[in-house]
Amino acid sequence: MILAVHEDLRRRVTAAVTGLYGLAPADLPQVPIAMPPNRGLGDLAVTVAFDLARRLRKPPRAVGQELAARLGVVPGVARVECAANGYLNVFLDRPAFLRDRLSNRVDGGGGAARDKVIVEHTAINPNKAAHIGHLRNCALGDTLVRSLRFLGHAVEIQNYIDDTGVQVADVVVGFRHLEGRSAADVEAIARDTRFDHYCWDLYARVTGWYEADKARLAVRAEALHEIERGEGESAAIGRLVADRIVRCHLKTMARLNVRYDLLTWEGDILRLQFWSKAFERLKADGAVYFQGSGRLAGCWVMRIEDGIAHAPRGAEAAEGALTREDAGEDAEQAEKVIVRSNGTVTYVGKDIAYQFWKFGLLGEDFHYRLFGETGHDGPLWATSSVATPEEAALRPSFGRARAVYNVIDVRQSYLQRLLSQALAAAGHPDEAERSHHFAYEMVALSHQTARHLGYAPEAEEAGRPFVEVSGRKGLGVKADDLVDTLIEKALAEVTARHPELPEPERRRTAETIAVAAVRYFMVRFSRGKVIAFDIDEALSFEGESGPYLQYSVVRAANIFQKLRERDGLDEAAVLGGLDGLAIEELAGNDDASGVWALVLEAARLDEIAQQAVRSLEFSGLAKWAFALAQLFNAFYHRYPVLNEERRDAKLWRAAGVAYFRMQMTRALDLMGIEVPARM
RNA sequence: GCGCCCGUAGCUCAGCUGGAUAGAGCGCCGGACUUCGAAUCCGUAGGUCGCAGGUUCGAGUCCUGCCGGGCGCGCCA
Repeated sequence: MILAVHEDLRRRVTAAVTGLYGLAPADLPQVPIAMPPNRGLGDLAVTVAFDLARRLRKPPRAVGQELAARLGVVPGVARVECAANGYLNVFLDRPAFLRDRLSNRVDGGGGAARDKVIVEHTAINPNKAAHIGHLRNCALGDTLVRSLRFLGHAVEIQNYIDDTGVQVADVVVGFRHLEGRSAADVEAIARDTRFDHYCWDLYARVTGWYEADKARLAVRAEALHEIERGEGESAAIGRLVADRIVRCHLKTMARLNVRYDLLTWEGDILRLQFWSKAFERLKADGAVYFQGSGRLAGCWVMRIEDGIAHAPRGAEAAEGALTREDAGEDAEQAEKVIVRSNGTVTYVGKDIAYQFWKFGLLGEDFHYRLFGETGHDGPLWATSSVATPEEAALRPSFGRARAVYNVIDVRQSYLQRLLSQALAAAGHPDEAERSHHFAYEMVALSHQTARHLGYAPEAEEAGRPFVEVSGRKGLGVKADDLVDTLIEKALAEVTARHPELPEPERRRTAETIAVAAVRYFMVRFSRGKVIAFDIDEALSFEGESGPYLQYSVVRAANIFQKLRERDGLDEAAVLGGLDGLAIEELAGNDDASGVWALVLEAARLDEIAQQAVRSLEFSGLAKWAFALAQLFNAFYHRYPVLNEERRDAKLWRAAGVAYFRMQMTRALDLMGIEVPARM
């Protein structure tokens, strides 16, 4: 793809700079590579002359001209020109470029084995059905996973299961006190209903039950204690609920092409006493200390480093540090309680222990059991508190990652920063640095959709642009319901277009279209923006949508289908026929729809994926794929392939179509979207 | 009170570590199916990039201060 070209060019430009100006390696400027606004100006642009001009006290243009001359002949490059303002414009050897991409001679990217990274995503409380907010999490998380793998990383996908929290306890309360059920009853319900949907409603009823009489919250506290101790009917129902709901979630996610390698159960972290181990380490390293007096007397606390992410620069830094030092009274506030004065550990404690384990810094490990479902890349494992025969036989290896990505919404930023600080304070600054919080904003409902769901907005929400989703109130759109609705709509479309196809095939096609619609929708917005979910917008198959992207690939595939039927040409034959062909077709500068514009843009997939991972911003990947599909559709209308008389033009166009198809299929795969045979 | 995020066309949003003339989708208006399938394409209209300063060859992008909105900050989970 294109990154190899960038790297080669960057190396040569750097060598030219060194040779011309004798700069020390430390003084060498970055060599940014951009794309000129149109193909007439060039295929790639190097802007290093601007940076150098300042240091060398020369006009950018003079520097650019010297560099261009010094570069000489570059393999794969037709020529390099210096524009009047100092841009170094690079014109690629177009025929060679396309032939090389098609024959995969230069697509070794991703071959080199890199370090293992852990991505944790989804983490839905196992007490109710998944909703659209959870879809944003797993769509982003899974796209991150796929992009990391595409870039050559080994990735372990974890899904954290909070089986011991209040949310499960609430549903237990619902079953026992509202419905008078036994564990056996619950097991039967789980078998005979859509259990997660059943619990969705039950959970909302329990919330109402508490609201009617706050004293009933004591019932919850009691259930929670029973669950923690692991004894009695409540604990049995709690285990049942968590297990069955997790299995429901896995089914929902599998529909969306989302899978995992390991389910980490909070209960195991508690039972295996990961926290006490982590606590010993933190004490030994001085990361936490005992507070003997004051407001927090009797607690073990961790100092909170304020402003780690936004350290003031330059002259103001000293000032800022001073004012912080002076604020002696605030120092006490900048401490986070880790162990309460009564000796119990706070919520962050187990998260710290888990994060240490992910980096292999805990000195303890889980036991493991097979969960009985298919994982991302082999069987799906779950943590266990006790040894199992399967772990003895298969010896799974989890944890010990070099980098960790926690995909979790922005409201958890404070906690996630604490995790990173705990690592740094315990003497692991590198791990702290590689501890990434992939934060994203919430999914709310548009007013129209909220009304459609029969929800009357409360007074304080009337003026806002959106309505908050509330699992406790049962307000929201269930993931399964959304997907079901999309499938039915897509099925109607497919049936209208292909009435001759058998029903199972039409349905299968509709399913891939529905998945494309949801997943693209969840990725297309910047992660820092609240999505006001609008059902009609999400259901759209036109314009900027997943199905639009799929359709472009289907068209490309159709061209080759017809090429085979009419001319006996397949992709290998097209590639083989390119040698010695006239190259006028590639020489044009039609940015909006020409073959060359299409090929060059398609080649940028690796560059785009790398940028997305670096910034954790996958809307860029989505937008790029959409723009590429637009480019193809425009090309499709303007430049016929099958009916083109001139053999050279026909073959170059076919080659461009083949490359587009290859790259767009890969891009869609990064977003977990498949391409149907027809649509 | 402190911290983080957001503010770009009527609506919903892109704009990559500062780069060449600010772009899409939806909606509006007008065109293109006897053609590789119209889930498509082409065209028109629509902008003081929240406001004001600053940094420099160059700012939607960086800095400062305001304005407006969202979220977070407990010995809770």
